[in-house]
Amino acid sequence: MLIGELAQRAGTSTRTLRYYETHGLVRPRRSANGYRVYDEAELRVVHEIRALLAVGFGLDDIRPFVACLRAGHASGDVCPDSVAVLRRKLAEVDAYLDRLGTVRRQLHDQLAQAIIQREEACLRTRQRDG
Amino acid sequence: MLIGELAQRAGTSTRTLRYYETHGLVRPRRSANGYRVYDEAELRVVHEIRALLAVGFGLDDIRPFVACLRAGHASGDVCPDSVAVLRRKLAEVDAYLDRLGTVRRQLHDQLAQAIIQREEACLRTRQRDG
DNA sequence: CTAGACCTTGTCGCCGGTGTCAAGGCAACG
DNA sequence: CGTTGCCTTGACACCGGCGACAAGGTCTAG
Repeated sequence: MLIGELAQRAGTSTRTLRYYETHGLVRPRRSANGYRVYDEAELRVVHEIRALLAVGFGLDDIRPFVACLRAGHASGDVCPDSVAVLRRKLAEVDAYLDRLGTVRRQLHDQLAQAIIQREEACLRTRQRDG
Repeated sequence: MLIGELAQRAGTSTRTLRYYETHGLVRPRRSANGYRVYDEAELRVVHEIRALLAVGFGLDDIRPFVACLRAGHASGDVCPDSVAVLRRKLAEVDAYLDRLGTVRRQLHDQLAQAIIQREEACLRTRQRDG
């Protein structure tokens, strides 16, 4: 399988696949003419990469999962390094949820306060003019 | 007040103040020698900018708040444009909280599943090896 | 032989808010 | 007059995951 076919089958671009390769996530062989040649297993790998990216992982975080798949495991999640990353990411997400919740509360209060002030100003105007 | 003093008093850098200026958020006069001259009110403006940035607003979102302060209001929040931005941002945050909650659940499940599989594998190994 | 559809490497651009450095003008003090 | 310390504009660097383009090699069909 050449790079174009893999890209199409994985729903991504050749540029992206080459980018993954420079970051050590995908490892094609080379044919005599220098073309990248991928075997079927790489499709699985690319899907794993895309799924994790979609969840908010960075390429560096993803490396262990790919290694786990390459080691022959049915899921990229089961190896110790993958589990460690999952734990860390979960903690990061929790922390971010906290911050975002705080922000939400502040925005909500700020908005409520602004509206109250607008209403008061409106009332004062009516009292004065009417 | 020159740019260095404002930067120090606002707890930021001159570079940052000039950047805000290029984006229309801060408007110093110029002295005869071309130096930027800020009056006291700009300190307030810069604080508003920083507070909103800290909450996750972009510079473009902040413009209405600054305009509101400049229009003489005690708070940058009370003008219609500001309120509109606050509403939009609140909605954005809510949407992001949703997504992040989904991600959290997925990560949690993925992690739990991985750990289960590891335990099963461990048990099988023990059974086999005695 | 040629057109066209693949492939290769290399490089620049984006987004946003800043750090940082360069090269030069101005002010104040000794 | 020189040093110090402020100011000016301008421009590059960063991060991350690509998009987009250039200049060229390769393979196949007509």
